[in-house]
Amino acid sequence: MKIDIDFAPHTFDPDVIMNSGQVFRFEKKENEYIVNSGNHNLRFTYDDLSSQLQGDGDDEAFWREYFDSDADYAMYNDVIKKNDDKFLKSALDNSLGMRILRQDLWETIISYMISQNNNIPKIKKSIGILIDRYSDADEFPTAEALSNVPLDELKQGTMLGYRAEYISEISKKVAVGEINIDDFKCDKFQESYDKLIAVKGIGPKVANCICLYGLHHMSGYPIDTWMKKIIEEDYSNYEQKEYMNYINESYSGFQGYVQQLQFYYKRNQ
DNA sequence: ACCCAGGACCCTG
DNA sequence: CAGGGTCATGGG
Repeated sequence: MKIDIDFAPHTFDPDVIMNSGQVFRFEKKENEYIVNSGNHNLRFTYDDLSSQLQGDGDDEAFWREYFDSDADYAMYNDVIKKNDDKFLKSALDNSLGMRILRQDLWETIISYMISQNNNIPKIKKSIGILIDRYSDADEFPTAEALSNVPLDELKQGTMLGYRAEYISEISKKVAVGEINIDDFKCDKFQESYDKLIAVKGIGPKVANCICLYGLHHMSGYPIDTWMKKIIEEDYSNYEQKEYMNYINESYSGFQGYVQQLQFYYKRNQ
């Protein structure tokens, strides 16, 4: 079906979002963007002048939500511009149009379990292989499908390494109902975080990513090797704990957006 | 050959 | 609770 979404001016840039490291199934082919999330699909073009997305997809409600189209990112930007943070302001200038996507929860869980101690191109390859092998078309493999794969097969040719065991384990638990991923959908970040981190293979960083990209807890603030580098090099006047206090006090309710701007900017410098 | 990548686990002190 | 070794894998 035909899907049109309007954005406020300068609050949506698919190239920025696609390359921001928050999503692994968002690509560009000949001026057209192709996005998949869970079992949903969309292909679209975007006109910067009219700020309008025009596409063809399966579920308009899902995709409006996916792009967080109701949120007011201009308001977040105003707060950032008023603060005296040179690095963050530069980050904003260089990543205008960033948004935090609301991605399929199961896919987000598995994707970020794969992401640990890994790099983005290889994460994408592993995910692509799982889809090719264990699902139809461009749908993300279900827990049931993954739970039926023998562990040695799951390790073979997927580049998953030791992470295959984590994926196999959570898939089996979800398939038999021992884990219901809807239970991760809590009102507060901390409640979701505590439940996620109890799962084997999900630590602090991955839990933050799942909270942010899969549950849209905007106070999530994932700290990976790049963010550590930023804190060391660009906020050297802070200890890490003081730095986190600064972030939480200054950008309460949209820390995850701030982190995404910083991460994208640092990686593209 | 080392070092790194959107780290987590497990054991020690 | 903090620190360090270990865990697969491909690319630089």
